[in-house]
Amino acid sequence: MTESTTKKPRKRPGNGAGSARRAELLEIAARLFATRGYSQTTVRDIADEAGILSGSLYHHFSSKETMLEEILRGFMDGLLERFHEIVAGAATPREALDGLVRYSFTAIHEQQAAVSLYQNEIALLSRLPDFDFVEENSRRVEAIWIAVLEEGRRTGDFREDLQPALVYRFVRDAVWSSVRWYNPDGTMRHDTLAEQCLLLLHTGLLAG
Amino acid sequence: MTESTTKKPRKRPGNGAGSARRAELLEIAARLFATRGYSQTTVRDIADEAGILSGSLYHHFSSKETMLEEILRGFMDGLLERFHEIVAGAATPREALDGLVRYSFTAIHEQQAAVSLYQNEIALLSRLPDFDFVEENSRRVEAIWIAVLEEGRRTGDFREDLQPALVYRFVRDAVWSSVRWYNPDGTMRHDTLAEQCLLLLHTGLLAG
Amino acid sequence: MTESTTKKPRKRPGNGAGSARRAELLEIAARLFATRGYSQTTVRDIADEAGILSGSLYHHFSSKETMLEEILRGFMDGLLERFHEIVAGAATPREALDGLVRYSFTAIHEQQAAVSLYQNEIALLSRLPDFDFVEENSRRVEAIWIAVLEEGRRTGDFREDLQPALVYRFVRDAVWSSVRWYNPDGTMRHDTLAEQCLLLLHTGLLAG
Amino acid sequence: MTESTTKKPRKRPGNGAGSARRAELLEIAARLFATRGYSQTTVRDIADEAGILSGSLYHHFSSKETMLEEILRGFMDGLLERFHEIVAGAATPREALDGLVRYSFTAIHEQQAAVSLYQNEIALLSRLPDFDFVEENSRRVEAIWIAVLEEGRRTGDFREDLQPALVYRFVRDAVWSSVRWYNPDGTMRHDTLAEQCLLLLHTGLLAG
DNA sequence: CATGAATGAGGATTCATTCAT
DNA sequence: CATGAATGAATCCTCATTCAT
Repeated sequence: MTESTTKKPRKRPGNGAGSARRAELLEIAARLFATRGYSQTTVRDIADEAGILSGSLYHHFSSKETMLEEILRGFMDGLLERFHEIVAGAATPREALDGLVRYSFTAIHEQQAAVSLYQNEIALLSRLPDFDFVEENSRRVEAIWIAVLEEGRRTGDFREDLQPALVYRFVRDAVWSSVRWYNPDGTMRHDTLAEQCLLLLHTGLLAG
Repeated sequence: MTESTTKKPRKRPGNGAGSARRAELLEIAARLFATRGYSQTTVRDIADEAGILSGSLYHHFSSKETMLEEILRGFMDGLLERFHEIVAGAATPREALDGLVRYSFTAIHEQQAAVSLYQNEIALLSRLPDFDFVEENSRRVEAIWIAVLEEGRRTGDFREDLQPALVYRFVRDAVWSSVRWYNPDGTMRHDTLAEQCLLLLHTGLLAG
Repeated sequence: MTESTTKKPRKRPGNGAGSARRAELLEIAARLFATRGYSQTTVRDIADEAGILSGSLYHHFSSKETMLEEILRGFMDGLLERFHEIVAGAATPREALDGLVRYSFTAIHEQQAAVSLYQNEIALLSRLPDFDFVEENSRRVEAIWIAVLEEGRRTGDFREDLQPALVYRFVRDAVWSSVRWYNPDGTMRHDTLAEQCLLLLHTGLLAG
Repeated sequence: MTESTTKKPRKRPGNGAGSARRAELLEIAARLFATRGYSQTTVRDIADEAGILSGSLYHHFSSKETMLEEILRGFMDGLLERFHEIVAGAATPREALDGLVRYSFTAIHEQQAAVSLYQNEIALLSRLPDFDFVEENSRRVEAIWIAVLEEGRRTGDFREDLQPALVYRFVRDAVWSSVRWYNPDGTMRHDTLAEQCLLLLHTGLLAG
């Protein structure tokens, strides 16, 4: 129903998201998109990995773009929801902020492909129609973080000489960019990462 | 710099790097690469913008990849050199670090296209031969920053419970990612950005 | 009628031609073929309209082409038979011709889809094997009309300076082409059409 | 400038219609479109016939559809203009009508491919955007003919009991449909065809 | 320096058809 | 009877690149 083309609002089978095959294919696609980049990944790459012919993918998805959309939508909706819960369950702005940061690293750990995708393809996404939801979602996430930062400034938890909008951007980029170098199977654990990040964020690099 | 690929042992005319047309074309290419992404930019896009036919580009450059290489090499060589100077001229690790951060924002301001390119196309670049220089250069930059961070830890300027490798990555990503949202013509000036960044980096977000 | 193609020596279930579902499907197919053109109509279009999956169509018909064939054969056999009756029951060539024309408009009214199909897809049909019957049938129809026209010339009913073969073609095309613009549900009735056509055919456009 | 897609209003080279190669290719395309039908003709068919690769066609035309458009536009514009001249130069409605009919057969003779295309692909065309000009042009042609027919009725040259709109359609279809069976290289000449057609149109089939 | 014509290797997508369940 | 997953071939189109002029 979100199809905006005038031609064929014909839905593909198995759109109920219940198809196991569908989920498998999406996972493969997410991994490849994340690794090679969306436009460097061909539908044949995906199909090959799935052991089928490229044309057969179109039994499940109406286009390559649709796959990307579905992956991102799933990730972003979940993220937003979780962020809401975290903030709602936090007693103080500081607790809220820490929760947001910690969960971000968890998301990077657990959904590396989707995070990578989001991190790397924003430029592309902003030019695609049907992807307004990405920007919309980003705006909501930003609103959550900035609300926390401003609340903390009001309560005196956070410093007054730092602009929330800038802090948000610096923190966001520092945190999410780690998806590019973090290795889920390496020795550096994601919670260690979170703690180091929080240490730096809380009291800075300077000693004493 | 000899061509290492097996493909094109072909000479290009007027490659004295002094050609004004060449510089113009590179600038156009850099801007387009940065805006649309390298693989989303066609040689025709570049040629169109330059007012010539796509085939004519090959009078100046032997391939699209060559253009990318030249843009990046120019940027990275300059950056590395500047970083060296900054560290060499700094009295303390803290002064060095601040200088590195400040200059990074200056570079973002002055060479937005090249920075964007570097920021967005690393994934692609790592798979291309002929682009080892990028990784090599990145390694050297990293070495400079980490040396500063470690020195600061030794001198007691910087805290001991933060791992230099991680601090480097967090700071690097926070700083360079700003190229994605920084507007050189906007009201927010790049030196303001640098100061806010340093404020946060030095003593953190928490009040008191 | 045995299948003459080398392709599919395959039996289809419930082909007794009596199946109600079959008739339904054929009607849908005829309508779509007529509206969008045979090659612009996909088996999925037909299946969609019928509320089943495209693969399921193959329970009823061995191919898309088979559907076309069946539709056309039904129409053309009926038409030829009716033309025979009309001529046989006519007292004079003129009466025969008028009957042929009138019935043609009736057929257009009642079997618009099949007539459209025949009218629009002849070019395609002539290249398909298994569709010789169309040309064969066309030849027989032509023979009937031309016999009437020649007989009329002999009896002095029709003018001598008009070549029957040409008159047949002009009349045929004028009559059958009306399927493209005739609207069965509009205010212009098919018998009015027939009378106007006959008026023009009989004594021409010039006054007095 | 007529491109309605939002993507690339980039014009192809040689749009000046002056390219000889372009004209050659259009002629080949017209012939194939007319013979096999537009959608049955592949770009490779055209390229093969031209002795180039299919992709090379896109150096000259931005799409298969564009080729069709150009062919039709050229034909229809010329036709309309000629029709205007004919009517303007005719002393009486009858003379005008005869001129229109005669020229139509000439057009069929000289531009068989374009006429065929127009005759056979109207159904398709009406669904394509960018092809409104076809309907627009058809409306104008119809207006010309009907004006002549009505004028003739007023002057008493033509009968009063025939509706101009219907006469137009019958004549139009009888005339233009002949493109399907007329052979420019055969023994039946196009002017003979015109005379026979006019004979029938003027005073009808009935003797005396 | 630039044009204009062409190459050739893909790339996404469509679609009739098959077949196990 | 119908589903749902898949095939395989074809289709339109893109794009970096070459090269004679």
